[in-house]
Amino acid sequence: MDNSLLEKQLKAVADLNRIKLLACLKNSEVCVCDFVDVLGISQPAVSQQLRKLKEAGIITERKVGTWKHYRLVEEQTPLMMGILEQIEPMSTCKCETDCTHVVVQGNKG
Amino acid sequence: MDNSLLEKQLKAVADLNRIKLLACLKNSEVCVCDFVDVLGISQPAVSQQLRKLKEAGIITERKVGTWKHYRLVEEQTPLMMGILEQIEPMSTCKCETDCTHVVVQGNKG
DNA sequence: ACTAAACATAAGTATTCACTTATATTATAC
DNA sequence: GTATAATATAAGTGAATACTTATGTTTAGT
Repeated sequence: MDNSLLEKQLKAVADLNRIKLLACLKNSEVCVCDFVDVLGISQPAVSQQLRKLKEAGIITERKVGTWKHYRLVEEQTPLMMGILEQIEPMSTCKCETDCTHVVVQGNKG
Repeated sequence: MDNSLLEKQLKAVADLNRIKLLACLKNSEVCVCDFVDVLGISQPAVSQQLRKLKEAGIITERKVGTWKHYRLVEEQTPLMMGILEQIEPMSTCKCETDCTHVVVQGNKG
């Protein structure tokens, strides 16, 4: 892995709010509205953070009506696999209970 | 590993110049003057970057006369071990040839 | 078509960050 | 003790960053 690419991915995760996003995503798909609650920042702020993770190739999205579900991409780089392993999962994200829409599991290809 | 501690270490390595420092340090001990050459930034800038890595517990130092040799700490966190593995080593750092002082190997205990 | 909800984008702002130059510290050489 | 060399610290500056509020876009419901 090129060191510049490495920097890009490291920058993407070197932020506590984005680490929390990933901590939530370790469990399941989560939608934007949940993150607003968990992080205590505004909805646009969440959207911007999610975009950064997406641009780094770490997460991907799926549209469900007016909602947008985010999840980890299946194919992570070795770097990201190692980092994700070290992130403590957060169960505070509860897409199932807060939103009225159902989380579809089985995004494994 | 606590997510705040995780953030601290990730922030410490999420910078191309500091990645290059680590890339050099994968090979051997390196002194400040070498880094100035390799990074093409001023000596104070190098010192400041090295301090960040030191404060994150990633590198340590050793005084040799007026020089200061930096090296990776032996006990890295699992996180850092994974990251260091992904950093491409740089042979551009040549403490042995540029400086007039000898690199002492065997910092393993 | 109109309204409301969920999210994205735009614009503005305060903070953080990484450099610079200038100066202080520490150790060697004379 | 004085000068020089290697490094650290201090102070200042421009760029990047992460939030805010305001507005645009898309979809669902009526």
